[in-house]
Amino acid sequence: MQSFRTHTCGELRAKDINSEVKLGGWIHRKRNLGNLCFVDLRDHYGITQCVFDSSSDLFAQVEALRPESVIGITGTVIARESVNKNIPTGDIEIKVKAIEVYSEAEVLPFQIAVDDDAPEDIRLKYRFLDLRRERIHNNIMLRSKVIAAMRRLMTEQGFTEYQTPILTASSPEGARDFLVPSRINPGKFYALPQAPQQFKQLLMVSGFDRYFQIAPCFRDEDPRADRSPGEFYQLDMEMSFATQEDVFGVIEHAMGGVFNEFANGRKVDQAPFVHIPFREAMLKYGSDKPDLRNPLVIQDATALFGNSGFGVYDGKVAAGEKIRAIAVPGIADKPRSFFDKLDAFAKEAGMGGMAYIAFAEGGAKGIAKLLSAEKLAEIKQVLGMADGDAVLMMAGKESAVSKFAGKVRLKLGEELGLTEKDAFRLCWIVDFPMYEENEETGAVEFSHNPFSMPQGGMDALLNKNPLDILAYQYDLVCNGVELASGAVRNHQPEIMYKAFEIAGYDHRVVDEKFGGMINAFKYGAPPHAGCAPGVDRTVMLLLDEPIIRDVIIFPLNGKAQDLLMQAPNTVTEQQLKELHIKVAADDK
RNA sequence: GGAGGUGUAGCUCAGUUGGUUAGAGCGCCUGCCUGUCACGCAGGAGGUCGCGAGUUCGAGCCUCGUCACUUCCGCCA
Repeated sequence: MQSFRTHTCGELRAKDINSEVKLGGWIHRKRNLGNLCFVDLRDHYGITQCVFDSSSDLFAQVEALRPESVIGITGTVIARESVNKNIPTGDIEIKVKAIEVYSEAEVLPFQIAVDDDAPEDIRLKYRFLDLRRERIHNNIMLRSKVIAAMRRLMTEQGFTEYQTPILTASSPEGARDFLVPSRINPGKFYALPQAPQQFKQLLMVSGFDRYFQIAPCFRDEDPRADRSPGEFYQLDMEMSFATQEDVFGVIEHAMGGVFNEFANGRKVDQAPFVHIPFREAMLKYGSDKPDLRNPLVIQDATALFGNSGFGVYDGKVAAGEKIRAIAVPGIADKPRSFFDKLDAFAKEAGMGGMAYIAFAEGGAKGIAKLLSAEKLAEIKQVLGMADGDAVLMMAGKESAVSKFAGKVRLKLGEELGLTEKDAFRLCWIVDFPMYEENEETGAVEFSHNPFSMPQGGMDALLNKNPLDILAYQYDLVCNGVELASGAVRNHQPEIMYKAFEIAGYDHRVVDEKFGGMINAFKYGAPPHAGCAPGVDRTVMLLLDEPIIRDVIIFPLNGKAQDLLMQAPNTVTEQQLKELHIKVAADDK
């Protein structure tokens, strides 16, 4: 059988003029001029213009074909009478001699050649059409290239890729599991891994030294724009005999490498990335994932109030609340309405309000009239302000006012156009607290990963206030997005038992729930540490895509349904019987 | 589980203070057109205004309920 094509639709150039060629592709667009018809033939590689003349008996045939029909054409490459500089093949066209129709398309539910925004449920139902559209097609291609780069950048650092199980055990901590019923073991369930956490640590205990995997992870939680329901992928890695700094070096090479490779002219922070302790991040940025493209910084202004003359804040400080201030250069002349809107924004968010002092030309505005000249001068000096600047202030309980100030910082950066464009600003957030206090019950709980090594080891667990103990736990953050989370692991059973004891789990419970891993640590476990950058989020950042579903080939919708394959779905009675499962009558 | 936003033609959207037969662009169908490249021109088909009640002489528009989609909060060791 003759082959389907001699070239792709993105390949032919002026040098190919006079060649006899055969192409296959989709009818992207058709321009019928009556006695002359142009067809843009599209495949994965590009678009080539094909021309049909009414003197040919092919004319009627091509006239009748709808867009997105798949055809093969044979013809001669000729120079165009009018060149199209917008496409790589724009110097040439194909004078068609023969046409073969492989597959006729019905009228489409949405257009492929036009970037119109069809509703997502229709796009997902017809995902195979959606994926033909240029933007989504390119997104998926970039995703593939990013994954290839991750593999290369890890392999060249001596890491080896291993596959860990998909059918595994439910883990008691963390997100809700996806469960899979066991046929052979009635009444028992596998869980899909939320991450290969325990397996990668076991690989270290098994002596493999440097592990990575483009790992599928499954969590049964509600979705967000940047959080796909069900499943996502991580560049999961772990290394033995490694410190926190060793992990940073590896990830900076891999992730820094990915950003440099695909930045496409945008600025990228070069390694080593800035380290910001968690508490400092919460104070200065009001978030543990600061967007460093935004130059504004939050300051603690609590010490400036107490007996300032501004009764509201003096009272709040006396009651133990904190004052946060954001000094913004050059906005003192903004109209009253600008500040009033911010005040309303604060009230809407459940804060008392937002006070401001604008050091304008005609004198200070805002709450300035309640403060002495000395106090105003002190505020200006302490917060590092100049004439023409204004400071926005808010008060509240520490955690609430910190987070709110973080929101205000982002809002101001955006609205005032201060946030840098076309840049990737990367940092490590370090020194996460090991424990936190449950605000309702007052109980001490793990604040992040219970398997992290406490800084100071056993000594810290025995002698420090649990809430003051820091962990070797870190996040990689880019442009306000949490890209990766990792830790130096706790590989010593005694420290593990003690760490869990502080969080209220006794010896027996730990053995019951994490027995597999704890047991392994009793037979010679190397110190080890790791990290897991998210693949989907990295691709989102590189593409500047706000919706995670647009970087996933076949994503689930917001209700965790696959509208194309119709999953989840009911199964036969026979299947249920084999699995020893009964479905409640209400749910059928 | 909670809060907000949206819902009008296959798609994107407009629709005035509640007032005649609900419009536009794209797509689809028909006709004309030999250098287009978002081809152009002319004509046509296509509507349970998400659904259900209510107010009114009269509802796409107002009220209530409900459903769907979506964003956020909760949740995400």
